[in-house]
Amino acid sequence: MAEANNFIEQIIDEELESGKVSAIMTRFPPEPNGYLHIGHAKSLCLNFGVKEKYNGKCNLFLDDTNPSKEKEEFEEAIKKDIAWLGFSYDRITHASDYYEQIYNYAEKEIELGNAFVCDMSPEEISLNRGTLTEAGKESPNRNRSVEENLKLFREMRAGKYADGEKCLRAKIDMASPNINMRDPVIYRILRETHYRTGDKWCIYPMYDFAHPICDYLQGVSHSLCTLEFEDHRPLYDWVGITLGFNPKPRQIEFARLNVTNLVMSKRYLKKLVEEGKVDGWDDPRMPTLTGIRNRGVPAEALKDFCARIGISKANSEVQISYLEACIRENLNLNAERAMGIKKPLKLTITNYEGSEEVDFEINPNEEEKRTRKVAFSKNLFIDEDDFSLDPPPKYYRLKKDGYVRLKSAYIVKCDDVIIGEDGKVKEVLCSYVKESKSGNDTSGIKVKGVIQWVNADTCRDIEIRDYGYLLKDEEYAGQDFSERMNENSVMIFNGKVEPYVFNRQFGKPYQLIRTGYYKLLDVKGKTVLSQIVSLKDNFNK
RNA sequence: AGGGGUGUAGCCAAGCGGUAAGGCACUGGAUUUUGAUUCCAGCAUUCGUAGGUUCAAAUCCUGCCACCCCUGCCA
Repeated sequence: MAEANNFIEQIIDEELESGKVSAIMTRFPPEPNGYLHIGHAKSLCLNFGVKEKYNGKCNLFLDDTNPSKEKEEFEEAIKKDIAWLGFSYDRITHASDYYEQIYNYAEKEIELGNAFVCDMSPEEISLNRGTLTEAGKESPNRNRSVEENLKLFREMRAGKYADGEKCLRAKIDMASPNINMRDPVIYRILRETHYRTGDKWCIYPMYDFAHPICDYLQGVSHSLCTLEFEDHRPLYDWVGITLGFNPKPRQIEFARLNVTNLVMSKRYLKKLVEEGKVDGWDDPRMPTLTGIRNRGVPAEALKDFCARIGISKANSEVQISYLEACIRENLNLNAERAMGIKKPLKLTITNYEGSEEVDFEINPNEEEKRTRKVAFSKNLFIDEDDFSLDPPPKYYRLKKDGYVRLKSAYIVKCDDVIIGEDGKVKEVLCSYVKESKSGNDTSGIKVKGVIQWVNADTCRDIEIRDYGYLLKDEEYAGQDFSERMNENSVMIFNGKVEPYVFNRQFGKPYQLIRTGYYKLLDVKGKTVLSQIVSLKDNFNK
């Protein structure tokens, strides 16, 4: 057996060794009330990771016990996102698939004297729950007979009472220091149409009661959830013990994922979508899985990220640079390259006539290197930032009387500069070194700088949007995120749509591999090409 | 305040009584037709803190401190 990847696998290893468990099964349990985000990816990787490691099982379990929040749309989106990540579950299950059985278990609890129908209103229950330091007060209905409880509970199911008029409570301990154990409500009356069961039910089990039952019924051995459920574990166990589950699933908690500056709360994401601040749940700026996919982030990169940050119980916040590093690493290995410039500056090669095609390497990392033909002529554009009239020390790019290589083509020397009326450089006049052609350079000239270029005769304009993330800061609550969008800029590409990936900052290294972060639009006529391009995607087009 | 948790570098995170893995970030240097990549080197005498046990403590014990979660008929 391979070494445990985290403390959960360590626990499982021990249980396996002691014979406490034999078959391993997990479940990924989202509530279908929103789209999955990066945080869910961590849970997905954990649950499916355990399944794969122990040759076990893992279901997709939709926790739909609150019909007022849940929708078919979300369930479908969840399935798509999981498919994108490449995980395959053994079964799709829903809490609603087990409503009848959960109901029967509730009756069993009543018969066992472990549950009672309470007549108090939600407000009264809250008032009598006590505080963190004081015990709560017992409900006057706490000692009803089994027969009466059974009758009342059946009447609840039959629709005899209004919403909130009665509820079923577990009879545990109103003096427990753990507030979750102070006779928690386990069934409530709720007249709400459920997206799967319609109006069949008017009572619904609470998470705390339904979850351990559903886990047990599915054969889940380890129920992995986030830290905030630690206080619920005694209740989870109470249900399993009182109902005699054997083997009883074990709940283990781990820390949820936080990423610096990323808004990860479903509530805010939902608000952004509803208020039209973003184009939808799949807007590339959203930290949702569908959004991040639209950015061009490869699923493998996200999974790699999840594997690298690990699983622990310490509350933590991972720097976004870690996520970016995983994406960059993947893209660097797999993404196609292309040349492009953001701020066009005309460059004319005065001693070059005619045209030819040069070979451009598509991906320097691939074993069998492919190349793409790029038309070369005397009329080119280079980026404004690649030329300097007044170069700082160690400036490797083009300057007056300086040499530079046009990537995949020739070495050129800047002979002259045409200054426009505004005093800015309007055009650069160069001469090329004929023997320096890329691939068989016999010129003997060594240049430090290599710059990109596009052919002015064949290139086309493309508008590009550099998607930032939806950032949060210390006061992100209620903030207008639309101000956070990055500005558009014009990019010129060589011929076809060749998304490029760069983000050049003066004096800083090229950041060539930030591809997939751009949505290309056709400037002319504002036609949306509507492709969110990553170099990898482009490769397939 | 009662209960439940967590504290190892700027950020994640291994470690489980034998003398602090790894990654991100960062800093040097080499290679480079992307100032990228790649490569090589550096980066915690110390594990929240104060004591104790031990030949030996990040690991065991005790006290203290800090942070997170819990008073929905949400999950």
